[in-house]
Amino acid sequence: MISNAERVLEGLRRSIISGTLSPGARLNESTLSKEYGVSRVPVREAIRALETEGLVESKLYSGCRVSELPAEDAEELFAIREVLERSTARKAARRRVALDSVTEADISADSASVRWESWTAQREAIDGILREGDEALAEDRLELLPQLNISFHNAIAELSGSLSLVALLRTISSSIERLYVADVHQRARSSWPEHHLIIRAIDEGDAELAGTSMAKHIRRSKRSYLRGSSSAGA
Amino acid sequence: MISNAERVLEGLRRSIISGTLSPGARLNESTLSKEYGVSRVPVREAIRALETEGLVESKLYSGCRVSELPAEDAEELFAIREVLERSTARKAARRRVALDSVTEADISADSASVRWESWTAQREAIDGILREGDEALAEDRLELLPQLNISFHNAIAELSGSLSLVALLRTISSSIERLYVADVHQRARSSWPEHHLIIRAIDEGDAELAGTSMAKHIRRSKRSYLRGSSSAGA
DNA sequence: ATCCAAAATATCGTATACATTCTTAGATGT
DNA sequence: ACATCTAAGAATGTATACGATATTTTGGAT
Repeated sequence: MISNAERVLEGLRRSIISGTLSPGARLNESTLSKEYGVSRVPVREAIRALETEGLVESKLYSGCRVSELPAEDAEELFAIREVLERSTARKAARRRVALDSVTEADISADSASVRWESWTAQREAIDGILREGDEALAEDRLELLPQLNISFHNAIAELSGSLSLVALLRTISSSIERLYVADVHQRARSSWPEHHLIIRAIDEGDAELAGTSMAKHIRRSKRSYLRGSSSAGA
Repeated sequence: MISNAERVLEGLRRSIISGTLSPGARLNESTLSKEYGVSRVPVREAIRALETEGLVESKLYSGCRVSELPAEDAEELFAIREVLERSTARKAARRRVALDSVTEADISADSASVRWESWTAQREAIDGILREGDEALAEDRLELLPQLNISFHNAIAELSGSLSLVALLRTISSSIERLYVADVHQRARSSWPEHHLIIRAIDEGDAELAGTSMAKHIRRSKRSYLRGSSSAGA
């Protein structure tokens, strides 16, 4: 169960990332309330979250606008994301090892078993994402991949168990996804299979391999984006 | 002029960073409303923002708790911050150069002059921060420096003109500041003067020097924290 | 015709009131 | 005594109503 505020948040985030809401577009609270069939309160909460993510700017008594595309920041954003996601992958792998030893030691301990439950649930969720992505790829339904891609990387971050890293990834992903939403479809075909390498390294508890696999993955993504935008002139 | 929501947000953020609100502490909306003398709506907005920053966790119909300290993530967070702030410093210096050439070319252009106004205003704000910090240092009022430190780094990010980088810095600063709020006082004495080097490089438009100065600054900060926490056992 | 000023409007910020859900204390039965 | 179930209370989620501010429009003066 999720709240109306979250529903509105996710809807608006997708609209901004996909470009349905262009940079500079104004967000009218009353209009959005009617569109989503909710009152203004959850709309305002969603806008506050978007503001913290850097997707919109708001001025007191003057409403709220979609922020400009961070086109000039592509290099920097990818560099930061590489460091960040190397960390999440490494931590996820390390946590896998740690849970293993704990479980062997004392299964009875309450907190330990709870952690294990949480791990397996999140781990299974990733399998679901990978399966969906594989199917989408096989059936050539590439339009499904961008969202699945975000879900995968976010799931790895959650697997790391670090709320701070999850928050950072959400913020930076929002910005980066806006940049290459256009050519992400074609890129997805070649990049999606790399996800399997990353999750395998995590399963094996190989923190270094998990980290370097993720970093390579991000660097390829960056090169693909920079190549596409330069040829497209954007 | 700032809204009540922002006032509450800043207040709660400071309380969490300073440890007045300990990890696991529950945030009761009604109580906070009375404390800050506002209604529940702005309180809820502030909580949403804190959630996006990763400082609190909230569950539907079950309220909201201060998140755990990201002690294990110190290494990762500093690594990310180093890359991030190297970027903000470099971009700030580059923007300085760009504005210079624009101003020489055509002062009359409206957008250009507006940008210049914005730059000088932000730039002067930094001088104010530096002056306050210098005074606090001279008068040995070290308790003022943590907040000034955050303000300085945030101001540099705003000088870079990139909303995405500002958002990222805010998120990561919140996490990092929580970690070494304790020994930040003694560290501030040695680290504060380094700020002058960074802003000088930006003024001279030397992007590389600005970037490396900032990166060094962050690395020193990291070493100081890691040394302090290991000796203190926290 | 252009520019300035003041009123009207639209939009945001806030407060109050209601609905839904979780939590907890107490009762009850075994 | 312990566990379980139930019901009252508290807290969150949401909707509506009101007040404050910015923006726009309109009228008049230069």
